Amino acid sequence: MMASTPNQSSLQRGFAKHDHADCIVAAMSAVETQCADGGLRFTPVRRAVLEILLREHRAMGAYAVLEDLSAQGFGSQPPVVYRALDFLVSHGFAHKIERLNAFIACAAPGHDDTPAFMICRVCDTVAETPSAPAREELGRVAEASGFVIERTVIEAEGVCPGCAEAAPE
Amino acid sequence: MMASTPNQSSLQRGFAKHDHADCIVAAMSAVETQCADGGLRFTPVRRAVLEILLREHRAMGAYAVLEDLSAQGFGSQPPVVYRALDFLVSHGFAHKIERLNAFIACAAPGHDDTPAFMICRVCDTVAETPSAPAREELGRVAEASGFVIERTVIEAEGVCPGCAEAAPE
DNA sequence: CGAGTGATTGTATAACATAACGCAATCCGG
DNA sequence: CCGGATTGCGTTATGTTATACAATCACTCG
Repeated sequence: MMASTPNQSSLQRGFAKHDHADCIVAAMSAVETQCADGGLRFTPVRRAVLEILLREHRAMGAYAVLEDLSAQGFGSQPPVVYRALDFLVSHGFAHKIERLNAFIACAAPGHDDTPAFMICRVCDTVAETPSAPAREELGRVAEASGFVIERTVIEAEGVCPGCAEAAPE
Repeated sequence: MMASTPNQSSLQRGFAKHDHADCIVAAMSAVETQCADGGLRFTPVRRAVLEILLREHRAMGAYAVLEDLSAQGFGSQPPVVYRALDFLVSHGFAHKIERLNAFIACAAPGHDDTPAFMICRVCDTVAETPSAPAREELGRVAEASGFVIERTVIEAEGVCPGCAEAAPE
């Protein structure tokens, strides 16, 4: 049967299709604004890397990004891309998917610095979802043992709706 | 002899000290039993790798394990250790800490195949903790979007009780 | 015995990541 | 505008993590 929630398109952070050109423009401008406000230098390399990640809209290895980047005339050595990725990740404009050793543009800059991710093992699509509830649960356990949590990685691996339909186990 | 120990140790899964020799023996024998029951081949290499992980009692890179392993006269090439680690991880006898690209022996074989971890960034100690509650929360969100979760990585990074006390920020 | 299965090993290479250096652009107080 | 401080960029080199591929060994089942 149909799923219950036909939800808002512009905030879509799941696996549904969306207007891609629009989502790129929106994300770029959101990041631009945040950089301006925060006195951060949104340099050409950083901008290019973010654009690459947004355009692909999936987790990319650093070297895949680098390939694109150098094709655009930027430096072609690993440190170039790693520095840009560090900048983007540390300011919440992109995320590192630890499970894949790969990077993805943030789907909603400014909303949640450390979301949870759902990774489709078939098509490698990665969807972002709020992680606050799960983090709270974990925080309770940690607190009891005296552990101070600074950051939590939450990554679910499985099969996305599209792939489950296409190739039912 | 010193063999007699308060049994606080056998259930310890946090940061507290414990009887290490006892915990190694207990874990090895638990794994041995499970392999026998399940028809799994607990070969010398696999046994040696698990022993190394248990002895160190912290997350180790594959190449650190390999060094120990080859010092014991086993093969000294990466695939040797990766195969053994794959076996241990896939059967729940060890875990991969994605955040560190490192491996650690399971603290409670048979109890929870995919626990959550608390990683101390100061001393690199890793504690295992049940993750069921947090996974449930996430499962609810995933279900709503049609994503089928097969495995969830939950890794909290922070400061353990011991280190927080030693160097309070 | 002989075929099949699964483990072990080794070679080679792929993929991911950082150290260290010097130059260039940018920022900022004077 | 000038000059120093800071930050980013490009490059060389290297370190670390992981897998593809193929040959060999050992055990089991028919």
